[in-house]
Amino acid sequence: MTKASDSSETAGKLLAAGMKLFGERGFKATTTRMIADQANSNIGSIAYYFGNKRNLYRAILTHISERMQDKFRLYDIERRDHTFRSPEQARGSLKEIVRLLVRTFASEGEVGQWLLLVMREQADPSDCYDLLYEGVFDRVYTILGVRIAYLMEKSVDDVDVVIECHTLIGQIVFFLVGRHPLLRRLKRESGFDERLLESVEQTVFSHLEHYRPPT
Amino acid sequence: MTKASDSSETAGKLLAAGMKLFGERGFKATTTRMIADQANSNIGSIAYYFGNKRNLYRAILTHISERMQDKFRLYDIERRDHTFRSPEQARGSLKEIVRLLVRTFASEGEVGQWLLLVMREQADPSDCYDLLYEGVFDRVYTILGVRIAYLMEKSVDDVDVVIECHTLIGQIVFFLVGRHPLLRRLKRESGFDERLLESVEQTVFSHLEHYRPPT
DNA sequence: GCTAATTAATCAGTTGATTAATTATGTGGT
DNA sequence: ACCACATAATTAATCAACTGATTAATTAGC
Repeated sequence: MTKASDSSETAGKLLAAGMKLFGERGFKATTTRMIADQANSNIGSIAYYFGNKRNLYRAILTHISERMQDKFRLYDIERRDHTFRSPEQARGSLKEIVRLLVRTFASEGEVGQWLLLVMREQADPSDCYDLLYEGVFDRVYTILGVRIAYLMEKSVDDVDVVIECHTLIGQIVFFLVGRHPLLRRLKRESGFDERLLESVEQTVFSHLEHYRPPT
Repeated sequence: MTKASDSSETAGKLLAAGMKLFGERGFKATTTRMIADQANSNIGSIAYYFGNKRNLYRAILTHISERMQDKFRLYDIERRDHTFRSPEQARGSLKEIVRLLVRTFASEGEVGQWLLLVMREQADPSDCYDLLYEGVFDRVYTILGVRIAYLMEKSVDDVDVVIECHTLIGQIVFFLVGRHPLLRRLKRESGFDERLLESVEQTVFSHLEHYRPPT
């Protein structure tokens, strides 16, 4: 029972292994044996802790959803005052958030791996999609939306505002999804270094300047 | 022998079936049986015409690469004069191209299906990736690049220009990859209607206005 | 000795690939 | 015009390998 430390460690290793492998290869292409091997565990453990492969996947997506909420500080940001004093302030807040998103999406390694999994869910949703939509996507749309809406002097639900949000998210997300052609075009073998990251940031920032009231 | 009409019809049906299924479900999750069924053909026919599943996949990506080049009129556009007379002209040319890209990516049905396949290759490339990179990606980057470079008064190879290209492509691509959260946010069950499509177009257009010489 | 945890062996079902048998098609000789 | 005949195309049956899942046996902790 106090082996709970050990046991949950095995469950945790399975979770981590699945996160990595599902992210790299998708659900179908990842076998339970791979996950067990990666976690230095046994196939049977998956059934023991999670019931079956799908349940493990669900547990992983739940976990990812929570880690994204944490990583993007959704709760923090949502708690803040939504009444902005000036366009400069709203734009500054937007920049801060965008900066965090860009850095996260352009970063390689673990985060990039499971963000790819999230992108897969977005491209063709499984029954776990709502976990991500309600836990992350919708909230990010709203957080960006209230700021963009203020700058454009429109409602958060205005179609144009939603489309601007989507366009902004697309810009950022594509630094993960489309990183291969970008790095190849830039003739970089290694990933994003700090200098490149700053250029990316500045470019995305420059697009924020276009949010203005209708003339 | 003159059954070539019939035979190539079977090969064509396998190609079309694979395009649809691989696009919807990815390589691994699509079985040869599904493809044969979808094509109203037999498993053996895949080996007969293409050797094996991977070769069929390769053939499909080759086909898609060609259809994309055609759909995006890459050859037409590349033949045009690359020396622009005025920012207005360059921006106009850019708008025309962007319009075509937006319409294609936002469209549902067949095109959307195999574009998803292309996105999958971009996210984690297989040995067929070069087919797409050299046949399409790189050329699109260049086509957009020369125009953006002119507007920014920088070189096509300038890092900032490449990043602007990437950002622009990301905006457009995300109307395919991220269409689910967008449509859900907009509370639309059906896909993109003409009104929405025009809003999308206008939003992306507005971002083109930001390409300006450094101050 | 009781329960939690881990393991290796085994299950039935599915996978891509291959085979041999069958059917269709067009060719050339008379 | 007719009939072998070779080739092209299709089919169902079969293969070994692998899949997720389950089992019974084993080990470890209290």
